[in-house]
Amino acid sequence: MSQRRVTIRDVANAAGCSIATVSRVLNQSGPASTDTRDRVLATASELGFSFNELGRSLQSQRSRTLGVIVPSLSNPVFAAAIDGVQAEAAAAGYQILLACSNYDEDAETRAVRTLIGKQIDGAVMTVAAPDDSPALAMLSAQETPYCLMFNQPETPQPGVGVDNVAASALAADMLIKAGHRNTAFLAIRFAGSERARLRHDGFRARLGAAGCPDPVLVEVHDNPRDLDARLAALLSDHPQITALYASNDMLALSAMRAVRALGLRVPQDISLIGFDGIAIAEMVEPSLATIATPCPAMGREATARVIAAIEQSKSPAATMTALPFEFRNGGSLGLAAPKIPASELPPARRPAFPQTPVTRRGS
Amino acid sequence: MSQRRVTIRDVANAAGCSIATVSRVLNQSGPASTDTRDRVLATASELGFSFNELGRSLQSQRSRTLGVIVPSLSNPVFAAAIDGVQAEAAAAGYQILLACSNYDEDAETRAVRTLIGKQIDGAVMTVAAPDDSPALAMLSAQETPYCLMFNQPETPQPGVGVDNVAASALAADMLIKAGHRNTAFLAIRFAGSERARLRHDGFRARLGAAGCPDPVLVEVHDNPRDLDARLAALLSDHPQITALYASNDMLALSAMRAVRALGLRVPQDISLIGFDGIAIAEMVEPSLATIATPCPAMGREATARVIAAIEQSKSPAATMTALPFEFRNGGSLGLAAPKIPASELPPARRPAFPQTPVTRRGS
DNA sequence: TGCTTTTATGGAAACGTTTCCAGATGAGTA
DNA sequence: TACTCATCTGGAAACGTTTCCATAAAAGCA
Repeated sequence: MSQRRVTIRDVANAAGCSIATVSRVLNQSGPASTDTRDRVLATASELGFSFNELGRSLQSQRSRTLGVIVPSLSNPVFAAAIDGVQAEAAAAGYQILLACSNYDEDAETRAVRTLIGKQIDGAVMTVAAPDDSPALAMLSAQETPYCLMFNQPETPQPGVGVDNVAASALAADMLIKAGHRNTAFLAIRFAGSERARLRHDGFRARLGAAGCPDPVLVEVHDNPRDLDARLAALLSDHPQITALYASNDMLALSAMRAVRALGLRVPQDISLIGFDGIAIAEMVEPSLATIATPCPAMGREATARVIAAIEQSKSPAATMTALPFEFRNGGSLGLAAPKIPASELPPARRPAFPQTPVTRRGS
Repeated sequence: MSQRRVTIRDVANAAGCSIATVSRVLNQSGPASTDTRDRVLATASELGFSFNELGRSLQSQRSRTLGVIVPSLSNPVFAAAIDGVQAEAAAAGYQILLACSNYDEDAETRAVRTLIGKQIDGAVMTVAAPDDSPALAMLSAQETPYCLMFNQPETPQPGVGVDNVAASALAADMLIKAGHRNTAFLAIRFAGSERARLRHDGFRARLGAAGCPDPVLVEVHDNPRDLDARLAALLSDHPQITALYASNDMLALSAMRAVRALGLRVPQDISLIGFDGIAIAEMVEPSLATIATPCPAMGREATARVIAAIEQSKSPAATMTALPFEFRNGGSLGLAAPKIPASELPPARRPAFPQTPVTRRGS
């Protein structure tokens, strides 16, 4: 029934040589006569032998495994980043061990502990609080190289991300250009995410520099029902508000729905800008104006840095690689007042498909 | 510099006992005097000892690791399923090793080979062709338990999914109820996905039973530009078509955009039904009518079955667990002709938020 | 007290590898 | 022929565990 897996010893016996020889042949790590070489190769494939990487890793002190920890998989930004991590890792012959923290620092720490137990060679992760993270401390103590994604710590740490402050300044610029002055900043998990905070700060600073009032800060929690209520309150308390900047695209899309549920139109009544540049942002109507960031590249770059560190057996430089971002215009951003020509804004991303006049009943 | 990790032997030396004793104490797997017990526990935590799971797995022939292979991470259905897998696995003390096949069977096979090398205890996966999959054959040969997700093979195999034929019949029913007769089926990767084929078949069968003409089959490829062209051709070749059924939500959303790019309205000119029930389907305007399937539950259930099989050391039953699906109405489905009262359709999923009359300039 | 039984403990083998070292064989050179 | 020197090969230790087995000490019982 339960056939024992075939080991290097089985191959050695069948080929009539020692396991040392089999190892040398299969790894091409030492001399072997053409005769035994052929014999070993033949019996190995005949028996369907493949290495037990557990034994290998134990001996070589290298698991060729990377730990990946993200807050969640339901936000497409993390899925996209993992895609990048996965691709880069696979290309370099590494596998990835995935864990989700659900935005919970304890879960994060537990995950790191487990992954260290599994002897990961390195880690790529997005943490709740990069500046004071027990999880990162554990990795450092183990001298396991890691690289952050998305995070933007204050203390120098290895990471790949975007400059959230500058990106949000750009968002502010675009709103100001379109004539908006009274805005709100929509944040989710504001307390537990330095990104949301930095995006807020950058946004607020640029607005202030332009003489606009501070954005009203609206914190929502996971519950979308919560968002509807908050938005209703916001808009009746501050009827002068014409635009919302959301700390991420998922939230922006929820906001778009909520705004409509209030009987208002996007962008005629309320303009909307998101953050991240997820794919669906381009597919909705109106399309979502957003700060587009290269998520898969973030995963790839972070992974590349970790792997490089592993192979040179030193930890990655404690510096943040800032990836480029861009403002991607969309139909959700409208003019508050026709102060500047619309032509100064980048064109909305809509497929330039020839609008073939298809004849339809009733249209 | 590179401090050797602390092993059970270090603990034994520091505590003045043998490694066997340390193992027994730490695993609570044998007797120990309270005296040594305390001493071992103390030194272990003092030295910051934690097990090397590689050594453990090698010895116990159990890695407590599950392989997960999905076609892609950019489709939220797989991300959602992995979320379920991850949660269930973590709860049972298993880690997951993730790989993406990019809808490529060779990549799939390579991934399985690698994962087997890493001694996974089981696998949860969605494959390209479940009925003749080299990857699954390898797992069977190794007697590694696995369970499919989403797949609906013809041959009996362990799996968790939905009945795509029945689900698509339901979609057909809803369209028929709304007065549609002339439809098209939009498929992506039709050749490489038994799901798309089954959805088409179920849809077509039910339409036929109701005396409607066969749906026009439109195959698109990854390029969204392709979709625009196909749709334009479709609608001018078949001006009688009033509704589209897309083989998944992502495609349906692309179609919604494409339909609009053609200058047509959803649902007034073209109704649209998707498949999967991804979160953003509810957030777009109009919301997407779709066949909602429980993706995270699929991941959880498949994982639970694999883990159960592992712990009883037998392979999971070669049967498919069919999970419930439901039609989720949305604004993308309109009436083709007022033959039946709209009240017979389930209500569209829109937040029943009190439409507070917020006073706005110009609205 | 002398016996059996229980309770603690350590030695050593095993899991599947890699790699160091030493021995053996054969070819080349003096 | 005797020597060196590659080339090939196998034994054995090591990686970090668990667990079987044997031994030693303590406890129970007559």
